[in-house]
Amino acid sequence: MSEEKLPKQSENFSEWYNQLIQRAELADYAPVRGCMVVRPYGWALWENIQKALDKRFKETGHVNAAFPMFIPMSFLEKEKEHVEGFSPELAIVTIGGGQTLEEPLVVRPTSETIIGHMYAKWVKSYRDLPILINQWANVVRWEMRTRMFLRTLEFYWQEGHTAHETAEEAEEETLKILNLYADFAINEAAVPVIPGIKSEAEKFAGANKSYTIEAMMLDTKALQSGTSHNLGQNFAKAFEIQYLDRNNELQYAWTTSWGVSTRFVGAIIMSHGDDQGLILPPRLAPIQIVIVPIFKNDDDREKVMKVVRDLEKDLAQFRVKVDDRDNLTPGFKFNDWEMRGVPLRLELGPRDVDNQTVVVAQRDIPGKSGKLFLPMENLASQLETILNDFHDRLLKKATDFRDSHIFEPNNYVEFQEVVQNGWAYVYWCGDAVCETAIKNETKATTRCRPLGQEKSHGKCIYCGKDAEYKTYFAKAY
RNA sequence: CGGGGUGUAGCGCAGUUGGUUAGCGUACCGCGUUUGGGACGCGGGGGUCGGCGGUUCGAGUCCGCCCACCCCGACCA
Repeated sequence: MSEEKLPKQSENFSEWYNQLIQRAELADYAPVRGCMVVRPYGWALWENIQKALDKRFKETGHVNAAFPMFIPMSFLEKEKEHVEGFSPELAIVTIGGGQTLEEPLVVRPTSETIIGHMYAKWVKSYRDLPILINQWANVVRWEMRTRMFLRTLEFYWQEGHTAHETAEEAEEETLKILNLYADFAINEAAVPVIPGIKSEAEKFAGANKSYTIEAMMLDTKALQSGTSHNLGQNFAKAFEIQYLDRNNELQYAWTTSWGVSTRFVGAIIMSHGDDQGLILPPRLAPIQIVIVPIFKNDDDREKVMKVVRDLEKDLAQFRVKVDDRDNLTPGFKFNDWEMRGVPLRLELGPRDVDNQTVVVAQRDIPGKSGKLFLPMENLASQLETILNDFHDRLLKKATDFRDSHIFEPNNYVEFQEVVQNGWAYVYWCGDAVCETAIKNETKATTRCRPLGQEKSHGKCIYCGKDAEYKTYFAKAY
């Protein structure tokens, strides 16, 4: 339960974030540095994220499976860029059952290698393709600096791994998933994301191309919220995923991988929250509607609670919670549920019972102005509309915020200015030298080159050479 | 791994030049009154003062070493 007020978001964003997570009981610090315990409320949110994604995966022909958490060290070493990218952050098991292991086992930082190994066994013919497998799993990356949900040593995610007959199919899959992610983010989480392609420097270790959905947090920093990689034949060659094609010729398969993690919980917190606490998107909120009964004496209590229980049944289509804790005042409960981000709160007291009405407070509109006074009749269908409108408002608000913090500076001096409090959308020549220089001088990194951008002509914001595409630059988590 | 900081009740903190029984707010438990925007009274439980060692008649306080965590930098879903 919470006490007192949170730090103000505008004054100390990161402290606001840290405290909110603990106070809202999303997660707590584990006794191991950099690890978190996801508490029931946080996990319920993650479960709703899982459901929304899993449904989309299944609809597009994917199936779930589970691969081991331990990977032989030698597997990691088979793909050169992959091992270079991940070796600094590996947790490695060298002892098992009291015996020194003959070969150290890596705790998976991601599963391309072990899945590649298995695919090599399973794929013999073009008839075995495509393979479209996803797994829900935990992975470990030994990060130096950690933050709740955004970067922890262990995190939970889904990782899809597919193998295809042709380069075109693999690219199509990569983009299909990217769009699936964007659809999820926008329509479930009300997080407006920009789908795009990563620069060479920012792409996944071992990928030919990495795509990303980038979201702007309320402190204007960017958060990579999901990634989809076209791995080309890199892993197929490393693990010998080969098949006989339609002409009876041996070919390497084309593979992809893609993931969304518990980091997305952080994206939700930092996309919608305010000084009062969380604001959860209705379609993912563990509790969509909380009912707070109000009464002064036992007679009123009986009268009110009867209606509340009936109401709870009528609203079975929603995720409803009745706050019947009788040691707390309504005022306290209002603040408590607001901090936890429940989209709608129904206040129901003796007056409402007499009038056959209910007060509906909308979390995203503070104070009395957000309160609706509705008749009980047909309440469920009214609430459905209200929740949909709520989602639309959240999305619009987040989109407006983002768009008002994207700038198109005309020169590098302006660029340096705008990336201090926003994103810059500028021509970039594509040279890693410029990218690195910009990063060193401003802390801003390339986020993505958005999909669907027409080729045009401009000058690189840094070096002034010809450039064909614009790229987003921002400080990022 | 470099720079800075903090470790005292679940959380937030106070604790004087070393001095008796370690304190406050909040949370928690009990009883009663309360309840339409963070209620109140009375009574209670809860601490190896981060760890180890040293100085001292006496250490939360002084000294040394170690550990943990946080913030800032180089890597990252």
